[in-house]
Order: sequence, then C-alpha cells, then structure tokens
Amino acid sequence: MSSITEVARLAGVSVATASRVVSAADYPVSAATRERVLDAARELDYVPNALARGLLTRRVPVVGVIVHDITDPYFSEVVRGVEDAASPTGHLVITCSSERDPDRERSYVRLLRSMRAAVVIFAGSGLADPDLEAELARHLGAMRAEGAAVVHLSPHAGGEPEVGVDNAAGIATMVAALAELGHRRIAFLAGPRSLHVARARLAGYRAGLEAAGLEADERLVVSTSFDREGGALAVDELLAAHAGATAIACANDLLALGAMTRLREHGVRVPDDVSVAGFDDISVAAITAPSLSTVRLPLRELGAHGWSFAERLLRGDAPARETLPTTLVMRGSTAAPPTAPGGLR
Amino acid sequence: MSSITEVARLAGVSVATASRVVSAADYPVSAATRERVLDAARELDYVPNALARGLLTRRVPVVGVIVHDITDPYFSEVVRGVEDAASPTGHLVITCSSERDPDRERSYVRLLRSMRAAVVIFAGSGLADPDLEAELARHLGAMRAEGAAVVHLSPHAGGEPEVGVDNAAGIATMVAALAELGHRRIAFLAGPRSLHVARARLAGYRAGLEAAGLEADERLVVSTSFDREGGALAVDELLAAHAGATAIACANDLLALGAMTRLREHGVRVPDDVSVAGFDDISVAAITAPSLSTVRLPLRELGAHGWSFAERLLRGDAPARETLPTTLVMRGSTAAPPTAPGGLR
DNA sequence: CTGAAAGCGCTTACAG
DNA sequence: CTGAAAGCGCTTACAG
Repeated sequence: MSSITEVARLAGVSVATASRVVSAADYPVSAATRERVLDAARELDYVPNALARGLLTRRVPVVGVIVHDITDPYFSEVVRGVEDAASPTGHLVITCSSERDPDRERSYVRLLRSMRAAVVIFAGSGLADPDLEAELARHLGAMRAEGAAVVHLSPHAGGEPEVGVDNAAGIATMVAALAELGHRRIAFLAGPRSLHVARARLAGYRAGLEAAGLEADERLVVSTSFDREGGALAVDELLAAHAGATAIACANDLLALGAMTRLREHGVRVPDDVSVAGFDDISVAAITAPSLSTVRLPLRELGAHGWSFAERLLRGDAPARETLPTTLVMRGSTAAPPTAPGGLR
Repeated sequence: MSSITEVARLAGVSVATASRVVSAADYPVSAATRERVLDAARELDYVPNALARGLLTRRVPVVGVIVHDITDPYFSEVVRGVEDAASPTGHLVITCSSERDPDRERSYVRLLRSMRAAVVIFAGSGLADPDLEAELARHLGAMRAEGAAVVHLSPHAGGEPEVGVDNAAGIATMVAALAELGHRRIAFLAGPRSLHVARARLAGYRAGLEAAGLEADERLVVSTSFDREGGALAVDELLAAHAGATAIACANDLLALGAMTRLREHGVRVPDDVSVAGFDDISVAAITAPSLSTVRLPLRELGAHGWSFAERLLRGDAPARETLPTTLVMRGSTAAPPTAPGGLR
C-alpha cells in the first residue's frame, strides 16, 4: 500500500506539500502543484493511513456505540440513527454488544479507548454494578480529558442522559390510557431491577397509577429480563399469583410480545380477556396480531441526536441536555376490560 | 493519557523492556522487573495506544462487517454471530450499513482500508453495479496484499461465498413442500433483481417447480425490494394480475411478513385462502399470527463461521469453502390449497 | 507557496 | 535478561 512519501516522490514535491494537498483542503498550494499531487495519488491508489494520522491528532474518526444486544430492534434502530448521522461526516460506527455483561462492556470501553475513538455513545442504560461503574468512570474520565466525547442515551449511574426521553412520563401516559379504558387492575412487567431505565419506567407506572387514583398492588409488578422470554415467564407468574389483572402494561415491546404469545398459549384472548400494552414501538409492533398498543420512542432520532450532541462536544461547545418526545399509539391489543368478572385469575 | 515512556520511567527500565512486559507475553524478562513494570502500568492506568501499535504491525484488531441494513434482523443476527466469535480474541466489530447504496459501501470499504482493519466480512450479497465492483476489487486486492482477510457470506460478483448456505436448494425444498401440500400455482416474491443472492433464490424456485413437475408462469414471479413494504406491494401486483396463485413463496421472511399483512388488509385468509412461506427464519417468524412457515438459515453460525474463516486466513491457512445447512420449518402459514377454486384471482 | 525536520507511541532487530 | 536506536506514515510549527 502506497504512502504519502511515494505520492510526494512521484509528484516531485516534499511530503509536507503532498500532505497539505490530500488533507488540508484550505492550505494554500499552487494549482499546478496541487494537480500533480492529486494525479500521483490517483495513480498510486493512495489511501491515507488513518492510524498514522490518528497518532498525531490523538483521535480517530470512530464512534463506538455500546448496546445491550444488537439483535434487539430497539438498539438496531438507535445504531441506525447514529450511523445515518455520523457517516456523512466520515465517521465509522463501531457497534459493541455487551450482552449486559459487565466484563464485556468493560473490555469494549478499554478497546475503544486504546483506539482513541473520538466518540463513545452508550445507547443502553447503565448496569448497576459498582466495580464496573468505577472502572467505566475512570476510562471515560481519561477519554474526556483527551478530548473524546461521551454521550448517554438512557439513564445511568451518573444520572440522566445527555439525550433521552422521559421514560416515566411515557409509561404514565400508557397507564392513564388503560385507566381511561376502564381498567382498575393493571399489572406491570418491569424489566431487570439492575437497569436504571427499568427503574425509571417502574416509577412511571406507579406515578400513573396514583394519578388515575388506582391502588398499587405489589403482586401486580413482575421483574424480568428485557426480552420475549421474560414476558412469557412473567405471564406465568401473574397467572400463578391470581392477581386478577385485566391489563398488562410492559416496560418494553419485547416483553409485551412475549406476554401475548404466552397468553395465547394459555387460551387467554387479547384484548377480549386481557389488554396488553408495550413501550418503544419497535417496528414489528405494528404487524403482530393483534397489533400492539404502545408508546413510540423516536429511536432513530435518539441515535441521530446523540451523534449531533457528540459532534458539538467535539467542537468544544457545551450543548444543552435534550429530551425527545414520546407518543401514545393505541392499536389492537388494548380494549375495555371484560364486563363479566374477567382478567387473569 | 500515559504512554509506555512514562511507564518505563516510573518502573526504572527502558521502553523496550516495558513494551516487552505489557505486549510480548512470552519474551523473557526477569520476574522482579516484570513486576515493577506491571505495577507502574497499573498505577498510571496505562492503556496501550492501538494506533501506534497498528502503525508498526500494519494491522489493527478490527473486523468490519458490511451489511445492507442493520435494522434488518437477518443482518443483526449475523453481526451478533461475528461479534460473539471475534470479541473473545480482542477484536472490535465495526458494523457498516450500506443501505444498498454503492457510494456508501464504497466509502466504508475505503475507511476500513485506511484504518488497516484486519478483517472485512461482507454479510450481504453483492450489489450488481460495475463501477462499484471494480473499485471494490481494487480496495480488496490491496487489503489482501497487505495481509487483511476478506470473507463473503453471500453470493457476489466474484462468485460463491467463502462461507454460505445453498440458497437455491433451500428455496427448492420449500417449493417441494408446498407442492406436496397440493399447490400447483405457487407465486414467488423474488427480491431485488440486482442482488446476486436474490438471483440464486429465484433459480431455486424455478428448479423446485421443475422438480415437482409444475409449470412455470412468469406472471407468478414478482421482483421487489427486500423488505416488508416490498412484500405488500408484490401482493397488490399479484392480485392485479389475477394469476390465481394458491401459495406465495418468498425470497425472505420480511417479504412474507409484508405479504401477510397486506393479504389480511384485502380480506384474504392465510392459510385458508392462500399459503405464505418465507425464507431465513428471523426470530419474529415464530410469533406472527399465523406463525410463518419458512426455511431456517443458521444466521449466527454464519457470522461465527465467517469470523473463524477469516481467522484462519489471517494465520496464513487456506481454509476450505463452507456451506452451512438450511432447515425446512413448517408452521401455521401454510396448508393445503382451498378445495373450491380459490387462490388469488 | 514550499520544504526540512521533529515527533506522535509503539515494536523489534541488533548488540551487549 | 536489558537497552539504544531505527522506523512505521503522517502532520505541523518553523523557516525561507
């Protein structure tokens, strides 16, 4: 692979001049010289070495996005948003899927730091693990000190994200909608206790209940993993507890999808016997049968805004924290509660 | 951020020795010296600069995966497979989503080359675009010459992938299963004409028809984009053509999902009036209503095997081409054709 | 407008 | 077992 030295030699100029032509667009170089260098670069199929450049500039045009699971549509939408926004600026997106494993997250951040990535975006919520949090804080502090930008898109140990949504308010609007439909016994599938975002959503559920004047009942709250499997298991638990829920609000769509599947297996009809509601509005939510009532989070925008926040940070600005809007989307999985004593008994 | 120089100074050794301790695990260094260097590194929170290292070794531990669309579950599963296999070896996975845009694919490959990525994996099929193919061939040739590994997981301009599945045979088994059920008029949603993989699947459809002794009818074949929208549009076309299909085989699951949604909108029942079959077995296929009959591709394995092929290439081996098995999965979206003259008229 | 030279942080023969 | 030194490919003051 040819280097700037070879380009300079072929063009008959110094490497300094060659470098100015290929990299510093605005540096004054005579038109004839510029032409010769460009010709040489083309002829040699010259591609600048980003490592050598990054060694000098102490930064490489890479944005690392840390997600919990790339096969979760929530995260692939966010990554897509980052990618759409970042790639026109010549930045490469590195996706790091932690599988919610502290060790894996740790080693990804370390690798990103060793590569001098310009930006790190945490798409998911922080894992509540003291050791991890301490090490992360150290790495991120060092990266920031070196000029890298760090952005969170979800609540974490350090508090609220730089760019995010109001999770609690979003869940509360769904609880309100369910109450409006006539439900009094609304269960909640809460996601993992260890995730900051799950806690925020649980708080939203409680606030929604209170605003609607409904009584809280801890038997109606089930903590689970954040996937379809978790939703199915939670339904089993609810059934076993005979808590008599007529509606199930979920902390994310995957839980709702898993719950619907399991309810069908138990012969419980949705929404006739029980209403089910999700959160996120991932793209499949619209095509299930029945289609899923949920709260839409602007996932691509979240990614795109995260990038743009980082970009401003890189320029030395101090951008203001952003909260993106959520939208209630009522579809086929919710209805009024059954008139006869129904629900999950 | 501290450098090896500072670590060496703090430990009272030369940078050469410090480097040997932190990087060359097997180089002989006295235990006492090793200890002092390790202590110093810990104290300074030393993280080696991957750029400086890569500049010397001409290779950086990065795997670029080029996909068509990261929000397509097919690709996120493959990426996940690569990531699971590559990350234990300290390699970072860079996901590049081309959106099937030649320019974007081109610039990603260029960026990967400029970063001296050790591996490039093409998860998707090649885009049939002569200019792109020529430029790609140039970049990839240069990268290979420099010791990088390049692996394809799907058919492309250069022919068959290093690691892949038998697309044609897979589709043919589905056509056979449909014929077995009694269908004589089997439509095919073929995906984009410009994609090599779509062509292979179309060939499989034709072969399946012939093997079952069924007549080919070009009115039954519709080319579309490879997403749900494409499946919906294709149903409209089929309906307009009055081709009388009693089954619709699709070149991927997304098409099948889009087709099922649109059929429902038209009041056509699946599978009572028309059977629908997909290809890939993405994870939602099991939870739609009805659940989707399809052909399972081992997507994570595809990614994992792609990585392991690349790893062997990196070691200088000449691994043998691999074909992973596909499995027919019959679920609720297929049944015998209606007894009364039915189908799409 | 152009060039010589220093230096980014590492690794690796080479010499001892 | 240890160290001095060259060099990977670039950019950027500095000098002209």
